[in-house]
Amino acid sequence: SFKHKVFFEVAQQLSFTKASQTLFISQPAISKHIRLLEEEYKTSLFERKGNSITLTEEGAILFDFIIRGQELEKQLELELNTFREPSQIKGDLRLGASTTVALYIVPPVLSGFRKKYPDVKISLFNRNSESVLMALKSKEIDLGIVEGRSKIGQVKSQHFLTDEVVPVCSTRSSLAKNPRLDIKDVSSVQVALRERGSGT
DNA sequence: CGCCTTGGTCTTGGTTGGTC
DNA sequence: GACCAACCAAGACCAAGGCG
Repeated sequence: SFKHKVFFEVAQQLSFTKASQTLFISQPAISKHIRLLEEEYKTSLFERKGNSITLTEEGAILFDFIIRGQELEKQLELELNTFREPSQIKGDLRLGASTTVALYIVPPVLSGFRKKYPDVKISLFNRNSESVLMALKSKEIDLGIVEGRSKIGQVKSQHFLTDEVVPVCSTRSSLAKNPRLDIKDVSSVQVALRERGSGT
């Protein structure tokens, strides 16, 4: 129900006021919905301490059940989609992509995908490989495209395509004279790398 | 007789203004 | 920043009446 939607928003933001702003209703309306829910379940859902609020144990349980409910709803949508033509398929796809992938791989893939599935809403989460994997684990995204092999469990992965990483250096560098370099030759010099967590 | 239409009531989801 | 009181509007529900 809408009351649950309000509760979910407040629990996420941990603020009545912020929830009222994201839901585009007034703050008293938020209070009212939460109070009605608390009366309905005969328990308090938030701990009000002065200026801030926290979830009570009961509130945390409700929050968890709402998330499970949302997952069920999503499964239902998926299940029903198997009966539909691609052009009729509806849903949300939250796609994560690492920096390089988002820049070079995703655009043509997405444009083809949108042609085939016009009613699927796509949101793109764009961070480095490690953050994308974390987002996948915490279910912020449904699918991630990253570089390298994932070392994290609980994630199913599949080879998508092969890319090549090429080191470059100044022509004045001593390395430039050597036609065949070993990884050991590089370890002794200063190298510009991507940040920690980058697949590259 | 079965099928609308109508009018009243209840519920739900809102608001404003003021208080703690 | 949260809550309360008073009030408003839309929609659901339901009983009663009109009509082919």
